[in-house]
Amino acid sequence: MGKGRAPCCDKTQVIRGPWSSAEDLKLVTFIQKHGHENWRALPKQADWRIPVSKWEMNTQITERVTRVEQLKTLRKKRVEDQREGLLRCGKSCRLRWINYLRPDVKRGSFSKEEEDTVITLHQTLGNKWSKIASHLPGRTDNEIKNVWNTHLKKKLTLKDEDESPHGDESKESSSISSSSSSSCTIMSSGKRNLEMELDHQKNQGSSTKRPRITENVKDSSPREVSNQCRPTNKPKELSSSSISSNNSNITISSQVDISRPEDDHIGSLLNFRAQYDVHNSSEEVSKPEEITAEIPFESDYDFWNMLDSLSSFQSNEVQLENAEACQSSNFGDVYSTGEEDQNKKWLRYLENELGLDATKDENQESSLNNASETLVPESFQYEIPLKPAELQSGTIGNFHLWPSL
DNA sequence: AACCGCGTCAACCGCTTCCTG
DNA sequence: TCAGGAAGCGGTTGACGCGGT
Repeated sequence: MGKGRAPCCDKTQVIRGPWSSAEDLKLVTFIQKHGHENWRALPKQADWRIPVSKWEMNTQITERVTRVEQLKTLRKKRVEDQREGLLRCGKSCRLRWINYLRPDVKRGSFSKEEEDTVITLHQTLGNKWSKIASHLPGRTDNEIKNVWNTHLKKKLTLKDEDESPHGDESKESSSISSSSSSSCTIMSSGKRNLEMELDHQKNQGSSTKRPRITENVKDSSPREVSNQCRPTNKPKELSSSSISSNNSNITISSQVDISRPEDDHIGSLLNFRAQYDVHNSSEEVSKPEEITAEIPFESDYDFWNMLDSLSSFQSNEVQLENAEACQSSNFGDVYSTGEEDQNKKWLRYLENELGLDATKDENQESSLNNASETLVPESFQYEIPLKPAELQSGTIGNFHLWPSL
């Protein structure tokens, strides 16, 4: 051998372990906008897309400077950020996205129906978790694998012991893959047919690609998946968000755990995304549509010109209200009023964690003798929700939203 | 209160499969 | 056709939380 495969990344140069909210945000924001055509290249590209924050602005305001100088500094910092990127292995990004951040990932416990499906499919397919997952919308192979190893395996073992109290029989069914109530021989005879049937079902779609987890979903016929999750052992506040998946035309109700900030901030992001998906249900995940205004890196005369004509923009208050209303309207479809409050709480949490805390900045601002008020166009301090038409063109008026990559 | 054992699950590792030039 | 690279997949690990002692 000697010539082993090159490592996918320099492990000393990447962060490992649990993902932070900020990293999640970077990843989701990037994938929402640009998809994930190249996982390896993604981390390096993912950093600069975080919306310009009030905090970021204010930390640079140590004295009253001209707004141009300020923005020049900011732009310089952005370029530095771009170099830094998301310090994660591409593989890790992919995994995080597929198993956790994807909009159609269903959170929460498996329903009885889902468990039965897993058991049935496992009898047929064995440990082909991705294949099993392709028949359970919203469930990932990793999740199914975990559930199998932690719950279903034991469940079936106990069931076997109950149904076959005699030693000989229990020995026969000791193999989990053949341990369900139906016999192994029946399964082996019917296995190929069922497998072929399952493959056939998958191949009904137009895609000719091999059945990978994302494509499987894509290939599936449109269907509604209801929230059938049983209450979890540890009661969590769950909210269901009806998301038309970008991966498919499937309307999937994904569950987002409000009590967990990581879940919730993603939920809010994805709700943002879902807003436009309603109108663009055929969009691929690799071409997401929701877009936020950003500060361009390059010398963009349109941008600088626009700075001078900011008066045509809405006031920052109105802007913020609109942004919140935009989110609220998304949440409003699925959240109760109380849950909206929680979302706001979460947004505060997220802002705080990411250093975007507006409240904190308000104080800072006053302490800075209102310097930023005149210096920083607050229209840039929040993501600016755009109309689909603007998204299509990538411009607002003469302002080009996207710097060329 | 401290410790321990166990369950859960996100993330990692390394192999396999597929794609592309 | 083949080799190299990238994505996908399945097994495994380890951190964390919880309940029992």
